[in-house]
Amino acid sequence: TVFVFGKVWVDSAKSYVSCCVIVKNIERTLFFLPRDKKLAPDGTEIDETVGFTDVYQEFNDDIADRYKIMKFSARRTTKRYAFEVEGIPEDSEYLEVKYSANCPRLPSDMVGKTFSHVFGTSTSSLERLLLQRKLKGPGWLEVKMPQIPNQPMSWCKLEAIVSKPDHITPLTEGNLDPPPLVVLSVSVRTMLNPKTHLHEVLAVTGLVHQDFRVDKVAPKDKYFQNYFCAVTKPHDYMFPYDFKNILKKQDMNVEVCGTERALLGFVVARLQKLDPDVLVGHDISTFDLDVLLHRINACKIPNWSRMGRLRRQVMPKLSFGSKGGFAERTATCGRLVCDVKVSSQELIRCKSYDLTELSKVILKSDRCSISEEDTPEMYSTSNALVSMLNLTLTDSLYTLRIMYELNVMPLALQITNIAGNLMARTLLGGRSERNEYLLLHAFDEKNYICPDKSFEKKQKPMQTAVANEDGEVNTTTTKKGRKKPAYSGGLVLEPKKGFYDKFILLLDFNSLYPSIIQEYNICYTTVNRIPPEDMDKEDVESWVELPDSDLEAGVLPVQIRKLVERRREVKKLMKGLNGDSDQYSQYDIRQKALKLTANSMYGCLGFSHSRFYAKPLAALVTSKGREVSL
DNA sequence: TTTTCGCTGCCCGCCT
RNA sequence: AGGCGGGCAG
Repeated sequence: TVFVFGKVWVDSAKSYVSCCVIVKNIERTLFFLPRDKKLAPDGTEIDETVGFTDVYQEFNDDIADRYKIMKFSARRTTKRYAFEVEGIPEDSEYLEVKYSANCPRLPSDMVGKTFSHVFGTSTSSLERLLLQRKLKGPGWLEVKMPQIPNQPMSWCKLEAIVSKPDHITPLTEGNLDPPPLVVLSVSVRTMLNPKTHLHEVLAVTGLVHQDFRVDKVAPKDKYFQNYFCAVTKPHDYMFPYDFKNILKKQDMNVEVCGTERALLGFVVARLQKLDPDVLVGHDISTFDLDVLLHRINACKIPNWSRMGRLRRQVMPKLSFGSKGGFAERTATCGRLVCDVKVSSQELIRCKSYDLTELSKVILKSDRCSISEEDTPEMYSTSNALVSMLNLTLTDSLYTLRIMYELNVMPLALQITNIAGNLMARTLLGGRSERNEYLLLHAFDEKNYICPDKSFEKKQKPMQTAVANEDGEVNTTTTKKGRKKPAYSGGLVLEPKKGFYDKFILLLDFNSLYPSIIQEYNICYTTVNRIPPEDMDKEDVESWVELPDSDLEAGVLPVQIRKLVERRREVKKLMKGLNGDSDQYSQYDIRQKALKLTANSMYGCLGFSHSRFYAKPLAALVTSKGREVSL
């Protein structure tokens, strides 16, 4: 089951409301590669060729029983393969087996008497849905035969169940505008409890934009329509005696809460009422949300799951200690979390990424910060406390404006539409997953079996070392910081020292690595990555081989060419447009997203944890880079 | 249901 | 030669 979150226009309400479509019956899909010859029970090959009925029978008689798969369907298909598992033919027939995702998954290393490999065991329902229905990022969907659930599973205003994935289809025509979004900018003020060494919540502020357009230029003056501000006090403190009077005098709308629990309850109620599509904050993804969730848990706030859009009773196990675990991320499920710290790190270069520095660089504003240690002191006078709240509100505003200024949301939307992943994940950073989805879509469309996600927990170095002669685990990683290089990279020439008083010519290649991939047709499908058997071990390290020049263009070069061409088209459309118009800024953002995506393609080749990791391809790219630079 | 979250090349420092 | 830490660059 996959939950799809979005918005729909409701005529009676004359507005867009949140909705959730629950997609049921997404089946597991496995591909069994038949052996040439059958295997005897003792593991030796016997001289008996394997037919599809043999594979079917082994699944039916043996595996289905063992893994309690009561119902399944099977058929023959042909699939292609071009990845790192050895001994898989480029083109082959497979037995495709589908069964309910409620039944257990098969081990990924399973082999049988009649088949040598099985693919697709670790594929998630989400991935199957996205690939099968060709969903590429946010967009309008047509939902057929929706049913109303007996009992709602989400907090959305509207909810529907569809009984199979085929009932949802992306609309490619019509060019409908995306819906307006409700954006909530949050800041949290905390203090460290000296006894428990836990952060506790003292104040939360929020600014709300009810009508944020991802397809328009960012708001230039009307940054928000509503706000809230809630404050409580540390246990052993009192509010200043005239605090409420001062608030009234200053006409500040502040919710004064006697306890942290009341404050958190207020915040959860606000979230429920506003039902924001986007939560934006600074360091929200690794700090604010964690603290909020831990305190909501500790204070046993009812309806905690209104932080997100899925109704849930028990809070998942929160990870203690370090930053954002799995449970913390799922808590806001159905809302997009935009962390301007994360986004800034991706989009701009500056000395530090704390809110003060970002405000200065991006907004040209001087931010006044209060450290966590100084926060309790602010309870000594009403004026101090009011100014603390004002500064917290100001932080919310700066955060929101930074998001506007950097076009974080429109850019994330474009990137997501290009790569075909989840927008919530685009916003969280982590570039490799975007590439992963781009390639998954591309290879899936070309009828390739994609590499399975490896789910290994820990490699046991003792065992593998014995079994595997000198099993070269090549990610020689240092504790933090950087790894040892896994392959050689770019060429750096010795500078010629001296004083240059004439002109200096600066040459810059236009995206060197993407160009090389296109030019030399470097792809999983084209490059031979198995070194000749008689080659020395040392030579194998640096061995690379270009594909034949007469091969048809590979998937990777074609994808990059598409990106480059689309970018060229967009840039052409931009000419002669008014630079301030919505249309122009939209094109400019799309143009940037296309460039970013093309340029990050190479990175994932050399990323050892990438699903599409292919060191030989990365090494080939850099080697050609060195060659053309000479 | 758990690990990670793009690549390499140059320079500097310390320790074994 | 290896380990650790830091900076910058593309």
